[in-house]
Amino acid sequence: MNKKFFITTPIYYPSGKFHIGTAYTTVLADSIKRYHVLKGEDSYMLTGTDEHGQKIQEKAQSLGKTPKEYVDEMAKMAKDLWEQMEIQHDDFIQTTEERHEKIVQKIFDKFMEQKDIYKGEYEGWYCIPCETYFTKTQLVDGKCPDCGREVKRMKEEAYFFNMKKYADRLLKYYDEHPDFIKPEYRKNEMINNFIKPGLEDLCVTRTSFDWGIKVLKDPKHVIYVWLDALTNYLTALGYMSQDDSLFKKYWPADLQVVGKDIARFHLIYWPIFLMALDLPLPKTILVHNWIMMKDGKMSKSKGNVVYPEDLVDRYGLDATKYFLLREMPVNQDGLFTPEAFIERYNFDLCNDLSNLLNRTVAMVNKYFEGKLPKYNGTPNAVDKELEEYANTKIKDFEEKWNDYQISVAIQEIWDLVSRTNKYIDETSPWQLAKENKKEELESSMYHLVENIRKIAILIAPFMNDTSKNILKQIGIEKENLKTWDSLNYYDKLEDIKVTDKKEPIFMRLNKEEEVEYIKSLMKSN
RNA sequence: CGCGGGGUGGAGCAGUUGGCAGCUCGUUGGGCUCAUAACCCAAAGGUCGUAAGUUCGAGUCUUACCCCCGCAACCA
Repeated sequence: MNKKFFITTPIYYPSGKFHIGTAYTTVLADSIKRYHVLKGEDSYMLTGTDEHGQKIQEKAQSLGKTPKEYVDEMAKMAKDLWEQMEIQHDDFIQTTEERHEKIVQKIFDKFMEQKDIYKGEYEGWYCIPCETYFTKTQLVDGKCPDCGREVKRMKEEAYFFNMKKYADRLLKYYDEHPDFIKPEYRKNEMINNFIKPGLEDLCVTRTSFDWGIKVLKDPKHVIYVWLDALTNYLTALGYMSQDDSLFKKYWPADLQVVGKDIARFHLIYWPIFLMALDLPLPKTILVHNWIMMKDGKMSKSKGNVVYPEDLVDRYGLDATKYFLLREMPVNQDGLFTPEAFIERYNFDLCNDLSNLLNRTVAMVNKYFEGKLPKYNGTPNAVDKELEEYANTKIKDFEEKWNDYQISVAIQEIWDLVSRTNKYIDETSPWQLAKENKKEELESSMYHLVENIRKIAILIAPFMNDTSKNILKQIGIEKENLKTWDSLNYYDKLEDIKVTDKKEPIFMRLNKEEEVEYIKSLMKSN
């Protein structure tokens, strides 16, 4: 029986085109999933769209569409984008689907019966033209942050979830499960800012708009965002439905990836909902930070928005994914600059990786007519050291990756790339050829190809096409030489014929031109 | 005194339990010719935010202060 791995992304709010940050979250989750697939685990990935709420209703109206028409179009847009980015999600849930709505109503009723939800009054600062409540801290100079007009203190009937009841249990859970929240400082943020001062009950219904799931026994209320959105992780697996086999198989989630903007909802309300349902909590919730631009947050008004498909179209999928995962530290904000993007492309992908492959293939062709010699031990002084280095780096990679320090893990791979480039200079194969040192020359070629094979396997979770391309070029055809387990040995390559065609996997870009290009994209967005 | 994170060579960052300050890019010089003006080596460049303290010894611990950035409850 294989180990299972269930991973989720947030369901995204489709109020507009997805920007690079949304793509980052999804690529991160997808790469982690692919890693577990590669390790032979029974992996399942869920993503989707969060389609209710007032803003969607308004947006649809402004476009002359029904909300459902609008969200279906947006869901299609999302699916197309994920297809273009080769995201291997196993399910895509829309919160307007029946399978979701029906169960949310059931859950709501269950909470009512348990007295976790009670009827009360929601009070806040209301902007009448915007039809929106704001909290005191959201107000700008005591006025509406959206339109700048006066707000009024208003009340409406609403249902609340009794969060206080679970606060102690939540704290205890945090304490006993150190892996529950990553990075750890997010946990402290939650404790200090929300739990310790006293959790407020969460308002879970609204009457001021109706684009939402109706409360069955009180239909003028619609279920408000978070109770609706968060439960997607359960309803998508068939929880409380006639067929809950997926739920039984995959719940609890092994990893839930979320952005820092929705940390609070996933780190406090979500576990409490699960406790109220008497369900196990996810093993880890990974809160990643944001991709920032030089002038701060990405926003249309600043003209600094980057869309993922633009980068994919021009630079390819693998380069885009590589940049996102390599450059964004997960536990800190990352910086996107056109310069950094092009430099990573040129240095890491062209100069280091692609060039290593090229020079190796060229030498195997030149000295052995493309046929890779068999493993003959470690006749060069550095051979053994190189083998040990590779083994260490593979171990380091796994350690960091398993701890979701993705960018650090990727750097471990590039350390190996650099070490392998250096190995060429250390053994100077052209010298060995001149001096007719056949044994050493054979070993040098073998070690190079073997390291490249390992590198190709290591990058497979996030650079699948490149990985395949490299393996093809170095003549690795047998499936058992492409597996994760095959990273464990060093001496098994036999009857290998490398390509005789020169096919660089990445070509150097003209930095000035491409920086200009990306900048022009940002301005036009 | 709200809570938290951070201030390290020109830029961006690592620095686990205190023990000669590292990495990538940039700069300068050199090497090599298998490869994409690539690759490899070396050098220059930091009183590790400020001040005081603990210690044989502190970027790493303590205290105070300065600066930057997150979070601060129903907006996804």
